Amino acid sequence: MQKVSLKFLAQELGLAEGTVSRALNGYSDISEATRERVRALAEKHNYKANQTARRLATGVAEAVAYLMPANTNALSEPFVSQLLEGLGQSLAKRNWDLLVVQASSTEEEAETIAKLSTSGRVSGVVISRPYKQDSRIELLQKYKMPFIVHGRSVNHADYAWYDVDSKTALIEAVDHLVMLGHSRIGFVGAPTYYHFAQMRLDGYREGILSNGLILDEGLIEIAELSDDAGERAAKTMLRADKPPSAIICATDTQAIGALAAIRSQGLVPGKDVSVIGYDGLAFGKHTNPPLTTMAQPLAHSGRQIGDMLLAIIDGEKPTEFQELRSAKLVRRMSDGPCRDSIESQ
Amino acid sequence: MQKVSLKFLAQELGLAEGTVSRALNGYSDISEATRERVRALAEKHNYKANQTARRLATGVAEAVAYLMPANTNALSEPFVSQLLEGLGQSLAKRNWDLLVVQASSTEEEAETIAKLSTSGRVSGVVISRPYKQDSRIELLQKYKMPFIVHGRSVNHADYAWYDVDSKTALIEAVDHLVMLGHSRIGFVGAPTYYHFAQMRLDGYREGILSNGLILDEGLIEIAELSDDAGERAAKTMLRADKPPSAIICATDTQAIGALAAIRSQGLVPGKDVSVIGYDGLAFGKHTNPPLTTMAQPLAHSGRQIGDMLLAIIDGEKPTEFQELRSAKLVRRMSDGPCRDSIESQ
DNA sequence: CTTGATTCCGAAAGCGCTTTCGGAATAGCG
DNA sequence: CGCTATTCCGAAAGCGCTTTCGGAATCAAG
Repeated sequence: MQKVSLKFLAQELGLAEGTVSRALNGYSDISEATRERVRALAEKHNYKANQTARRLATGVAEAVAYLMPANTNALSEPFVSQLLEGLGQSLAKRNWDLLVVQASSTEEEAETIAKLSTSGRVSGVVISRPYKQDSRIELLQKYKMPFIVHGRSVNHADYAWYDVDSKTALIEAVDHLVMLGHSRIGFVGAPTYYHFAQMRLDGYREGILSNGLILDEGLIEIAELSDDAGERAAKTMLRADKPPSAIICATDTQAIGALAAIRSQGLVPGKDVSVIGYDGLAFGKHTNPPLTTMAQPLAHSGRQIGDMLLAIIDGEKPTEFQELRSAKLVRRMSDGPCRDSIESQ
Repeated sequence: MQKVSLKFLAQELGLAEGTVSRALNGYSDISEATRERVRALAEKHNYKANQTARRLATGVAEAVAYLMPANTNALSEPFVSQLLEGLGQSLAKRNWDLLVVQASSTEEEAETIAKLSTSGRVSGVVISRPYKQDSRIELLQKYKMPFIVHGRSVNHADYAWYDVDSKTALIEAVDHLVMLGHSRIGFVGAPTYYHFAQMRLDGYREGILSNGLILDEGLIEIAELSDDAGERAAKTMLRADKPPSAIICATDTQAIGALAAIRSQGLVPGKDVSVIGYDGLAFGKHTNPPLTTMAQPLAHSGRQIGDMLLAIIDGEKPTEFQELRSAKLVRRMSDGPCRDSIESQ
């Protein structure tokens, strides 16, 4: 399988293995002449250093792992591929490997992290969607494994993260709806063990309050991260005595469900009831109606995160890499002026 | 970083390194007593063998790579994550790694494959969306690297693949539309350097012919794999002298675009013009209207492919692993009886 | 020419693990 | 009780690469 080795090249050239290695790796104690000779032969035989041996010798894994979120669902997965793509691009610059690992439960995740850390196969890790208290983060810290969190946990002072300011984004969403005349604004949230879910809920509440609206806890429903769950949540909200005229959802996936819920009540989303999602997923353009959403800057986040991780592995302080981006309102067709306020005039 | 090594355990136990290694790896020439002693200490210190060293010593990479499709687009990416998830599950059984690698051009892809093969960091590869003539396949064969193709190329006799019978699926789609009374059925295809695209086009033609319809090449548009491209293609088709009453698209992504095109003409998809997509993507449930589609059995394909690859790496003949699945028509709301045929009665 | 500084390369020691081989200790057998 | 067959473990040789160290050869300077 592995035919052309350093030894082979060395014999062929009448040089020592170490010399060939140094020539190829740009050491300065090799004459330009022999360096060229070595390069030529290596090129000719299409020599590529055996990564495994190189890693063992240098002690650096030259690989990082992405921990796939456990209960991922088909609709929100574009974000995984996007992230992977960016990460890969970043790592490719050094010719490092990108591993994807998954774990279906919290215990498995702990086990996985332990294995990754002690088996020395990666030099860094990135995790997504942290919980408010995230044991993965603690583990990673304990093992002194460089890592980046895509998101944040409650105590995010002493590690590196890349996050979007969900709280502010939700305030903006509320503001926008208020500007459109809405005063009864519902919120379909996500399970609050996710930190992002808590942030979005907080933002919702703050937005309501800062606009002088009354905070009706009956207008808040917590649902799982699926379209069906979003639909159920929106439905119960809509069936209440005083239903909302607008609903903000913690994720686009849930928002799509909400759209369906509204239609199933014989109402028109965007007309009778406004909906604003969160994520900016591409297929939001094609829902019925197209979904207005708080869009995250997904585009280059993967690359960004990769670069951050590399820097930390190189020894820079993790706390220097805490990047907070902001979401932008992307208006499509699911938001509109409040019907009730028009009628009541 | 890597604190507890085999050497450490050996010293601690008063045994030789080799003995400890054999004890841990289940060699039969170790007494049950010492095996237990070793296991206990390893457990206590949370020992995990250094993967890199193990790989170097055994000569097996214990990893496989997934080659990400180059020009992937945001909408169709759920399929990447799905595949990755299944692959990961399959590999996890052996504690192998899953690498994802990408290349943006054909040359880069060749380079990547060469590097993967000669640097010995993976024992197998899976590639997606092959072209009719796919140089990646030839390269992989040349390097004797075990691989699975997710899809097929034209000459698919002598390697392992996992594919869905697109041709038959398209015939079924045509049959279905004919049954609904349609006789002018358009086809938005994909670039035919993709083998799947050619198959779907062939299936379309065969379906048209076998139903005794006239094959109007003006009803065929080839478009890129994006929603926008699908929309443009559908639009030009709709603006023709005798527009189709139904459109089949080679991918769901394009079909979504077609839906938009139809609406933009003031027509109602599913009523005025039927649309059938291909893929069975989850978000098809939420388009306007929900998309009828030929659904691929994506669910466990990743795991299936992983198992196949593992078997081949174990030495089984690649040609024994050629699996052809079939797609199923999933009716949602974008197909319906032909309006024209009703009017003309 | 001698001497000290450079330039360039060979030799060798690992990296942490696996695996083969041989031999000491024990067991089984007549 | 002697002899062969087992059982169990230590020793050592790698896997293919990197990297340090020292020394031969070349150079410049006195």
